[in-house]
Amino acid sequence: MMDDRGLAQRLRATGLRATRARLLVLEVLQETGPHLSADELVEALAARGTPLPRGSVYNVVGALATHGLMMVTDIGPGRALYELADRWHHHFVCRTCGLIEDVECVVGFSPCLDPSRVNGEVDEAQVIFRGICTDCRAKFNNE
Amino acid sequence: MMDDRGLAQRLRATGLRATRARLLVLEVLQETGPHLSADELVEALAARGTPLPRGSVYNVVGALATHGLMMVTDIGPGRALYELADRWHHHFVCRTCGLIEDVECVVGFSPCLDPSRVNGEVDEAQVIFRGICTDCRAKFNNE
DNA sequence: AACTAATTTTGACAATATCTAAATAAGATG
DNA sequence: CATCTTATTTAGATATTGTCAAAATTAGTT
Repeated sequence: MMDDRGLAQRLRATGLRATRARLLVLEVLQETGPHLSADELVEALAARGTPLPRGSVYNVVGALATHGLMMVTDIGPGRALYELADRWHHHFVCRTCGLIEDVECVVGFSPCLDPSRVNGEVDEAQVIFRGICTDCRAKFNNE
Repeated sequence: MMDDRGLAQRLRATGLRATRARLLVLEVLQETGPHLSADELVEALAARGTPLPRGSVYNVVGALATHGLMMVTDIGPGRALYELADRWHHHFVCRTCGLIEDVECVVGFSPCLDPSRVNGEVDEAQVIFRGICTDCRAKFNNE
């Protein structure tokens, strides 16, 4: 947990201005934990008494992601996850119920995989594991 | 390259009816190669003289993906890639220009990665490599 | 040739993300 | 601390992507 002063410093360290909107987004992400969609982020901000317009949220997450303070994970058509870029990790998605679970990265830093031959420089390897969660499996077996 | 007869057999083998729409989508994917978005698929079909409505395309790719004949890859917010499920592979995405490149999977079958501890059964591990392609790197260096 | 269930089609709709221009605020400077 | 410059936010319109329900059609079967 970082206070506003620390967050502001981190922002400036990456060349970004420490604006109210950015601090609010970082605070909410710290408080609520991982796995927020853009809309959940908007709702969480509102529920907290510090609302931000949707457009601003996209603005902020875009800037923060570009500067390495946040990670954006795509877990399926039209679903993006926004989270703090603290521990590098991956995700498991249940095909049946949509459950999303963090998966620890055995390497722990990025890029954690080294691709064979790529026409460029890789700085990140994001893995999505898909399958069926234990709950859905159990329900399925009982039918 | 498979002809219609072969494609139809593959469809029936998975329990799907061999319909015109499905054959058309499979044909286009064979002809154009990898990396088609849903809209590109629609355009390619139209350009070919065998148009299909958007809704049908989503219908078809959904069914084909569910039955393992196609793969759907999410490479960023609101961008999904539809391709034939022949060789299991991954993707490299350039953060700067959006270039997408296939990355051979060293394992070659799915799931190619075995996550530590997941609350379910994993049947697929999809990797997205991000970074900067050689072209963008070169441009950047010249400025 | 007729039948049945799967599939396609259409069109409306929902969800997600982007863009532009005007308003505002952050950080620098004197 | 007042001013200035520029990054950033904001609001609203708009684009993009994907989903849904009901009617029409078609594949495969008898």
